Amino acid sequence: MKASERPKKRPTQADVARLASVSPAVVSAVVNGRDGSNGVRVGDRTAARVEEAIRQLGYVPNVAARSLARGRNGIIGVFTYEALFPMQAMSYYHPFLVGVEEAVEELDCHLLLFTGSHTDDRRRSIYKNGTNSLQVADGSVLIGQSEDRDELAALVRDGYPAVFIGRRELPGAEVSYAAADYGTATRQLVERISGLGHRGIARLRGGSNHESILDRDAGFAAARELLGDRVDTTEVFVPPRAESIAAVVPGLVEQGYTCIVTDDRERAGDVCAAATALGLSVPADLSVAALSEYSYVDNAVERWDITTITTPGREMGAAAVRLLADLLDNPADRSPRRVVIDCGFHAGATLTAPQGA
Amino acid sequence: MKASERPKKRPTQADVARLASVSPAVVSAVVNGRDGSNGVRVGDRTAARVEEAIRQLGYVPNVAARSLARGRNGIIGVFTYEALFPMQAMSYYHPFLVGVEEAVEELDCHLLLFTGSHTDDRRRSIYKNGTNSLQVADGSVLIGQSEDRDELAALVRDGYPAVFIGRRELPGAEVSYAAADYGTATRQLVERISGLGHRGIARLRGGSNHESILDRDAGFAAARELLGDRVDTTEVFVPPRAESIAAVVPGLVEQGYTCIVTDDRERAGDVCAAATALGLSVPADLSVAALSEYSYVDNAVERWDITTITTPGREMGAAAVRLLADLLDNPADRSPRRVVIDCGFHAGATLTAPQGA
DNA sequence: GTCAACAGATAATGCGCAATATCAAGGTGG
DNA sequence: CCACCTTGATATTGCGCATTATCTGTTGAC
Repeated sequence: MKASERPKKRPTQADVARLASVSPAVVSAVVNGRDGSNGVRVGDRTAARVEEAIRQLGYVPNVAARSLARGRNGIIGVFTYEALFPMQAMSYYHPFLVGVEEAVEELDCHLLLFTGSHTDDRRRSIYKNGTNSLQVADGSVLIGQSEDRDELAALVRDGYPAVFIGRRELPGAEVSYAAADYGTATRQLVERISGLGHRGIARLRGGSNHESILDRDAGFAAARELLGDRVDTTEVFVPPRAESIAAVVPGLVEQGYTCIVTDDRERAGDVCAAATALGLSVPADLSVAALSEYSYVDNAVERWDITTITTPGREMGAAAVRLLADLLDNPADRSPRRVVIDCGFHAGATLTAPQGA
Repeated sequence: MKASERPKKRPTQADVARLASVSPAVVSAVVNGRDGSNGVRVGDRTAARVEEAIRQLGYVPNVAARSLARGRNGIIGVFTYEALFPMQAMSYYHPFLVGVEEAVEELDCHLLLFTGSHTDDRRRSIYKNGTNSLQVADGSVLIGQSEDRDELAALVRDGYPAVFIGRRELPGAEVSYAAADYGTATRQLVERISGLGHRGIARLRGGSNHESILDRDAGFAAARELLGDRVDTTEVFVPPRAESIAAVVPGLVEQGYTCIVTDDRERAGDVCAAATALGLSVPADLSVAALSEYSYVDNAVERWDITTITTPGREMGAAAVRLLADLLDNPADRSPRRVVIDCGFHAGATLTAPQGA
């Protein structure tokens, strides 16, 4: 780079040192709190002189140099496989981001979004050109749905400080995460349904094997165990499409199931629609509840005020950042950090006691 | 840091060089495409050997070191004075962010959100402890409403590469920005209203002196000039509160104004409400249009489908980033970069021809 | 056969900072 | 009055990389 191209080099510690007539080490000490924790001690008078010089020059530490020298730079990353801000994605990511921003702000760190981490075919990827592009940040929070599990496993195995939002189990890697307690929430929901007097509860389950669904499986199983044969519970595997759902609802109703539980709010809406089509009214004739508030097509489902478990998104985001901070502050402890947070509940208007009760 | 704490040092170029029995410079050349653009040339055989060594060691470049050596770090910042992910979803910022993310992704850069830039009293500020905290990024896009103009002026004067979203005029500083052409949009809207047959058009103007409002002033003035005395146009200064607006609407109607134009959608809603209260129907008896789609209380206004100018938010965000990129790539050219983008128009349902026409 | 040109590599420097080792005084106790 | 500690500072090194200058052997031209 020619001198003419270099418009104005940012001032460095050396510049400050020169102006204040001290050694660079003193400047460094002043910048990073001169508590003498490092070998260098600085008197009050000199410190003041240095600070004045800093102010005068507008000196600001160079992050790259700093992180090279001490290995941290005060930047926390957020990685998602999809673009963060578009409308559809925003609705999903938003609650998490609120929590993440909140916690990161508290840590006095900055937040880095890995928009540049895509391979040549425009797909986002952690390993860009074979290099871990997340390295820019001290550590990262990982959010996402459509993910590349191999990449994630490699990331964690490499020892990169990462915390997932949502439970993840990866082969050969001890993952840290902030998850929602869908298991307990599911069990409690089923118990609540049973407590209302329902004696036939059917769960429609999609084909996903995501951890969050497995958690609900476990919760449902726990509820069945608890309720024993006092309540007839069943699980039906149904593709997550309106037609498929409409196809199974009549049979379930006929068999005496008075409450149908679905994986998410959208499917619950499908059930409501199917029930309505049968001339049944919800919740008078059939109760409906969802195990997730998430809905892909946002407003289509709004006319039903579905009873549903809610995800503590903000809390999860904040918790993930705090776990990450712990991970960074105590690198000696290599154990995964995990937090499981209670879900919320939206009472809604699709669950009541069954007609007979 | 004790050896026990250092979990696993990552392999460096030096390690690779040793394993492949070459000099570090060769490794560097191989890693960054050995097109000989730098002085170092590497033969095919050695290159293959080096690549094998890289693979074997799982070498990954250290970003900090790299950006220290090259002087840029591929990070573009976004600074806002308020939290970016506020609880009330889909904030003011959202459309801009969509565009910013899009353009940044195209540049292959990362996006940094300055969450850590707050002073001790928790207010966000560019100059934290008197030093420009934006320096972390190569350059930044600035979005915001409640801003500290002195800070902004200082920032630009310091030569920090920054691009505003929205027009800004700062004392003593040549500001780069990506703005919306509210002036033209306003003129065209008034012409359209006149074209529909309205002969009395009143504009309710709040007290703001923000550039975006001044642009609308200019547009309205241009329209008045154009229309001459064929149309009775007037401007009424009214505090942006529902009561104040309700107080002036009856008089305007009585004076024969058949269309009322407001600064934003929310105020337009207030006008609609006031008109309805008078027993008038919108738009049959009174047309209403807004010069900005923005609305503070989001859903309260939704029952009126207000005719309004729309802000090309996504385009502005993307344009701002591209201007910034130009600023960074051509630091020699110190002139401000500016782009003005056409507004959109939402036809809505509150504007028709006046009854008499 | 001599010199130039070039391919293919190495050596060395610096980016900006933190940390470590080192050093000069002034103060205290014996 | 000398050994010793404390305070307040400096000199130096190295983090991992890109880059520049430098060096060596091999061709090719004349």
